[in-house]
Amino acid sequence: MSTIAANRRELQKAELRAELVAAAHALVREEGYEGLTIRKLATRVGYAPMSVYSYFADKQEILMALAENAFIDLARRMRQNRPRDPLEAVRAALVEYAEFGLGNPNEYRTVFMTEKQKPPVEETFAEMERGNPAFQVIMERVEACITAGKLKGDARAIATSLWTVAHGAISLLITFPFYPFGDPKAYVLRIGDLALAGLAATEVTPLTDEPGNC
Amino acid sequence: MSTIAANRRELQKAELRAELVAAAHALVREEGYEGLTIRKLATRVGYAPMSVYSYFADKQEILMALAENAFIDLARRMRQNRPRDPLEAVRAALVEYAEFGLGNPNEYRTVFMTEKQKPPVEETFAEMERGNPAFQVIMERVEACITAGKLKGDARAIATSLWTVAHGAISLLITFPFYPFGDPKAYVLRIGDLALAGLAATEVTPLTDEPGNC
DNA sequence: AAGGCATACCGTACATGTACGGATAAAATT
DNA sequence: AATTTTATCCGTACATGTACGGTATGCCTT
Repeated sequence: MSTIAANRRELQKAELRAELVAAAHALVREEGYEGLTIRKLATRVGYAPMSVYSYFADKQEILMALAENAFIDLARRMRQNRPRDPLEAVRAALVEYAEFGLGNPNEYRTVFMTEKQKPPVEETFAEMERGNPAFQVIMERVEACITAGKLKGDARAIATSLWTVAHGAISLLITFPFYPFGDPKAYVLRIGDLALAGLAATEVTPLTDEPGNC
Repeated sequence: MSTIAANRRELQKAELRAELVAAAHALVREEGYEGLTIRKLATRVGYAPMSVYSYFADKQEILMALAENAFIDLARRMRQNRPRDPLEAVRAALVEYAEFGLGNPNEYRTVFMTEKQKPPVEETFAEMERGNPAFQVIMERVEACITAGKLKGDARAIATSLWTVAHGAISLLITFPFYPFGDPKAYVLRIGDLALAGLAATEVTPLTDEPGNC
């Protein structure tokens, strides 16, 4: 098999896939998240419904592609707002993260609140970080805090902890919009500060590499 | 309308509803969570598929009924394991909560990780607490900590914070089973202790009653 | 250039949740 | 007792995700 032809093939395929994602994005903007159906999407790009499955394994993969784009935007926005003080930089990242999750509940839900059925270990690991470049930003700022002596311990463990508690707040705010958490953004920040207070008190040990066996 | 007859009516209806829930439970046990379909359920109790909708607004309501039963069990188990030390009692509750969530991901997901479309404010509030009697247990134990002087501030706010961070850990463990969080139970406890460290450091102010406006 | 082959696309079909309207029986009202 | 209202149950139908197998078009090997 000619490698050049194969590459051209794959490029073409990637282009068509991108076109599908763009069409899906347009559909969502025009008709809302539940307005995105395989049939409508196929019609829009002039395909038969089943042809969509040449580019995506299932609908979830389409939603994931949309969400990844949104998260890339988030990471960009996060980097644009970086206070001088290292701790404030972390807090600002959390607030930005919260604003995003609360403002894009559908995307947030598809990335963080829906079942992943992929067994490949590495893939899910990488997929999480690729689908969540915001995590990188948080970790960078945690590292800055460590260098500045404001936090002590393993950067990844600290960032994961912050991500975990922020996610807890955001996902509950999304799931129970009428529960009296108070102002949503303020609640996320309150939980983040709580974690930061706890983190400042101790040297955080690394997480073991052993994956979960639940 | 005769009240007596109406009550008898409602009782009968509740019985049939309970029968449907039991059948649903059996179906799940026999064929797994995705084996529960309206048609199979209807067939099992000798109804036509659409008749199920006389007892449940939609499938989600059936899943919710199943999950509520599971959560009642959880609350019972939590109360059976109560260490003397108030802080240890809180930690034990969190561990039990974690074990439950990781062991019953489907039920956990339907209660805490799926969209609620009910607009009635009070209902969603109450529904959360009814569907989550475990929260009551956590709050009782937090109150004990406050009386014992181990924690300071508003009990509900503290309990909500603990619930939030534990939920963050559990839901991420469910969603990313291959991410290296380490031992799942240990991770939940680590996050819980983190929050407890932060909570011990400050007097926690109550949450405002204003519901979220995201 | 000829033949084999992978790939992209499609038609059909099925399981599922559920909307809609109807029919029948029970209860309430007169 | 007759009539009206209500509740229960159902048949049909539709939109949706997707499994399965087929077809044809371009590429690679020889």
